[in-house]
Amino acid sequence: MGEPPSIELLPKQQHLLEQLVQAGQELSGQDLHARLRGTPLAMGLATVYRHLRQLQQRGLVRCRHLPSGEALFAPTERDEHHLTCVDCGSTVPLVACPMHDAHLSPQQLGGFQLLFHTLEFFGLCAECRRRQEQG
Amino acid sequence: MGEPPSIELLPKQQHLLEQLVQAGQELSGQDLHARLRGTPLAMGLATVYRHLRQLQQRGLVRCRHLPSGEALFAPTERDEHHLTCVDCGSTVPLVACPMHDAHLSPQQLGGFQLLFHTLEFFGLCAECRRRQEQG
DNA sequence: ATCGGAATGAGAATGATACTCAATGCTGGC
DNA sequence: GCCAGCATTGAGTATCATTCTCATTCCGAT
Repeated sequence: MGEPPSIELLPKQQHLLEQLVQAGQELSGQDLHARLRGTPLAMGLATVYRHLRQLQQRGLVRCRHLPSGEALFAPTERDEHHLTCVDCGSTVPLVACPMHDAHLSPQQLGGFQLLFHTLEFFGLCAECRRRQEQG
Repeated sequence: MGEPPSIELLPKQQHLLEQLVQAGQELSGQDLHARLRGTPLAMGLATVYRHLRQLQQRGLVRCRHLPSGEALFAPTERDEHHLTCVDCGSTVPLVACPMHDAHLSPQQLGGFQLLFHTLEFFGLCAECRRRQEQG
């Protein structure tokens, strides 16, 4: 159902993707750059971002933005989403994606080829709620 | 079911919220600032961002980030989400939110008080797909 | 070897957002 | 009325992630 895109991946792109998979958590561009420094496959910041964008355009990587503006990347194969506190910014992962079986109608898609989605919930965490009530 | 928060809104916060509602579309902080310039309720950029953040923390406004990094704001009362092309960045609104009746279990919430969510789909728009195949 | 295009990186540019701090506005107490 | 104290505001500046520039390096094909 589509040619394996890995054939077309550059070694550094492949490596970035592996890092994200192995990390088991979301990483920012800066994280990846720092994590690779000193290794044989180290690469400049510009290259990290370039490849992350390309991986995104192939649907292999998704990214979400924290309220701080920082972008976090994760492989799309990990269908994990988050709960983020609008006050302290802490985020906790959801164990299951509530969207996993919801689909868009062809009419809604209008010719779009779907690659991935991001679903984020925002609210107040227990701690910030307590602080607001008592503070 | 919760005290009306509008009582606590500052006039400028109220006005920003009204602008977002009346605009009928998402606006960036810069958009809002420009749109208000010259009017009796004009305000500085810093104030715009300050109030947008506070409106977000009250769950009255949601924001999403374009691939460009620009943040767009919309009132949460408008439960509208988008399809975004990872190539050209164009976005089209979805007529209905596929999440509108999906709920998170209390266990998943873990004390979070849910304020709003963002759900974004990413893929390739028809035009970019055509261009890639033929280009 | 040599050519040409793709890939790369160092550093600068960009641009949205956050911060600083002095000025202003407002409210309650007297 | 008037003042003290505090919240609100804005102009300018700082920050910082990301993108751009462009000269260099790498690599495959001839």
